Amino acid sequence: MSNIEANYIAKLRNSGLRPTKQRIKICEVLFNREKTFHFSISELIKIIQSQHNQKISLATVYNTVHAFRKKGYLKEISIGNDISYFDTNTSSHHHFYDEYTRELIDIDSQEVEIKKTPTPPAGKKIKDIEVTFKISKKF
Amino acid sequence: MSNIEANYIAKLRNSGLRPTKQRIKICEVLFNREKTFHFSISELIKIIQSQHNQKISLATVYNTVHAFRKKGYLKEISIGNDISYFDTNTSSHHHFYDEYTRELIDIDSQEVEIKKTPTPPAGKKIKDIEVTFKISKKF
DNA sequence: ACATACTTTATAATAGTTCTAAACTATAGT
DNA sequence: ACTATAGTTTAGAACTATTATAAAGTATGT
Ligand SMILES: [Mn+2]
Ligand SMILES: [Mn+2]
Ligand SMILES: [Zn+2]
Ligand SMILES: [Zn+2]
Repeated sequence: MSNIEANYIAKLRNSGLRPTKQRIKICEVLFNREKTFHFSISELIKIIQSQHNQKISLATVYNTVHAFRKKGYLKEISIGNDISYFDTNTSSHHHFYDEYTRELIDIDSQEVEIKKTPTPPAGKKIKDIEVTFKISKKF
Repeated sequence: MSNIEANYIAKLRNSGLRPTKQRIKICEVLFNREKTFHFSISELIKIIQSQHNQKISLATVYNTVHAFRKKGYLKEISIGNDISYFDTNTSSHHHFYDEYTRELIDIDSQEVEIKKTPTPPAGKKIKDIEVTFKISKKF
């Protein structure tokens, strides 16, 4: 057993999730990365099947992603209105988004400064600010 | 025939869309308003049926909304990842969004100022900036 | 090893949306 | 006004993402 794997097992146990081989594999795919990972369920399944030559059932992938989201290890992203996207960066942050390629890229908080924020409607308060910079190919 | 109706007929014709009674009715529901209207297809159908006591088939409502979007009279909004929302404000603008009530409210451009914008990835340019101010009930 | 609660899985169900094809209708040409 | 035609509406089927079901499998405490 690798060090990385042992680490995921410990983290899963600490979260009250049994470290099954499916969950450990999904941890490796999702969290063993340099950069933030943005993905859809179908993309995740493709990676597991092609790169890791393992088959995890559709229901389990959904169950696991939702379990990780509930535990705060994944954030669901509201981009596009057809399929769900998830983000391994669970902090409040901004994105570049290419509508054509449907690619999301994280932006460092310090790269964006909002000078003026609007007054929220009566009885409501601002909980979070998310900026999407829509990008496209330069010609 | 009312003045308003005649106006929609002219606009539909100018857009190359035949002014059917279904399209005229949908125009009235969508565009005969003081404020920007944010809606889902099912909300739109409910309004047509309850407030106007008219039945327009589901397929026609979808067809019409998409036709209007293609002509630039509606904008599709990427909020939530389950159902599609549309916006009668087709300009680039920012929103308040209450995740709990799923309510969208437009923000005047002058109410938001972005001081610092990030450098886009190589080969890409920023096409649009959209800020979502997530709001919730104040306690 | 055993009991048990948790997990995985194939499959069915659900929900939003799009497709299909037949009936209907607006419109241009006569 | 009549007709031909292309555009439109419609009910229902098909499709796709997601969630529910329930039976088989597995991790874990004793
Ligand atoms: Mn959908
Ligand atoms: Mn969906
Ligand atoms: Zn992100
Ligand atoms: Zn708006």
